[in-house]
Amino acid sequence: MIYIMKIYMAPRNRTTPYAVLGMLHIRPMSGYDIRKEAETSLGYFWSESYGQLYPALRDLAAAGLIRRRAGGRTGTRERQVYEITASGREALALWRTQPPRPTPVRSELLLKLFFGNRASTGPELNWIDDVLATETAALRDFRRIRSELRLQGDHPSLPFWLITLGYGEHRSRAVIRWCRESRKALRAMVRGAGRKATRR
Amino acid sequence: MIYIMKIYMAPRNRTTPYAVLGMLHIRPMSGYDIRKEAETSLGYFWSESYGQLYPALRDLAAAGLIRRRAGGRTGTRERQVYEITASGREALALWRTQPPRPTPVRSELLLKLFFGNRASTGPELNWIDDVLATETAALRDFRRIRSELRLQGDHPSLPFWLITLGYGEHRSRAVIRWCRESRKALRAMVRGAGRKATRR
DNA sequence: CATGATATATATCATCCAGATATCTGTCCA
DNA sequence: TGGACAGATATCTGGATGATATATATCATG
Repeated sequence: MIYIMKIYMAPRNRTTPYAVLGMLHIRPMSGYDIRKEAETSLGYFWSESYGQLYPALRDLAAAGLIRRRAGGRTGTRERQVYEITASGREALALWRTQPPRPTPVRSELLLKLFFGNRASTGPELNWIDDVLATETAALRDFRRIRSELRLQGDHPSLPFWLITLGYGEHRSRAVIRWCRESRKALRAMVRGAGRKATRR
Repeated sequence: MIYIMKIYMAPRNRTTPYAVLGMLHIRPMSGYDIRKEAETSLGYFWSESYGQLYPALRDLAAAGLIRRRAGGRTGTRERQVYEITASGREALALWRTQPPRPTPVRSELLLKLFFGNRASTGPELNWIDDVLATETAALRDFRRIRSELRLQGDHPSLPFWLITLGYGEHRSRAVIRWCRESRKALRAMVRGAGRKATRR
């Protein structure tokens, strides 16, 4: 029997280099800057870890997609600033046309809630209060970012920035609604359990 | 100078074994069943890959937290069904009291949108239409699940299942709203570019 | 009834990725 | 003067994904 071996060279995710390329497309940055950016403005939909970042910068520079240059000492120590090259822009543009791959979800909070039991309610309410606080703060940030973007005039990426920002806003509002709803449900459940306990 | 070495034995995430334990707490299952469950009913907030699943089952069985037994041939091939043990239940209960760790977000869709440019709009509308279709289908599923849960009477975990389900519903509705809004924005942008192009 | 597509089922391996850790310098402030 | 802290670069371990391999049984289809 004849069979065909599919060799297709494992098209792994490998998104980190493109994320880096995209960040450097906006403006030249150091590794530290990229991380900062991912923590603050992109944090609600993208995260980068050092363990991926620095190797990616090295590899991209070796491939000629970015260029390393001394960035002067803005503060304390010699900065290594990277800027995107023409071929880097090409690679980014090509990647941008490929459909995005869905990233798996893993919410430990929801998993722990899912395994919850009426008989042994514990710190669930606190967890939900924490989420509520986080998302409320996020919503404040989004409002600030939105007004900053409005003032900034029209960058060619502005419509897309507003779209991603909109995602964050919709998401946060939904989570806040869920928190309030779930708090009610949890409190009702605890009261129910209490009543049963006293009636006994 | 005297300094203290923090050795704290890398409290890595290691959530897979507990996810498995939790699933087996609900009912005895095979590895395949767990994966199926994660793909369908838990899919909107939790995912498991085979690469973690089978080693976790082996390790948990070796540690005595679960027990392996022959599950008869339900269909095609000998099934290896696992059930949770008393010490497994204890481990699960302990883990459940620990606060959940936040899991990093990485949405390739939003990243690609963020790097978008007014000058070169491409397949973004299609991506958003895909999301819209997915979330609409998810919402239908949630409705079905909700009515199934209502019929099922009162399992001690029911209130928690409704809470996680509520999360999925709120989230899907928010994403759907975002899709509609973003489609409008994208179409307006393309029209704007078109007008500029014809005016030239 | 051969053929192939598909579902059930278990398992491994190559990468990819997160987070902990290490190290160093300058600034602020008590 | 000394410590806390922020800016900065980097590495390593171990956890997680997804592709792949291997089998068997079922079911539609010509």
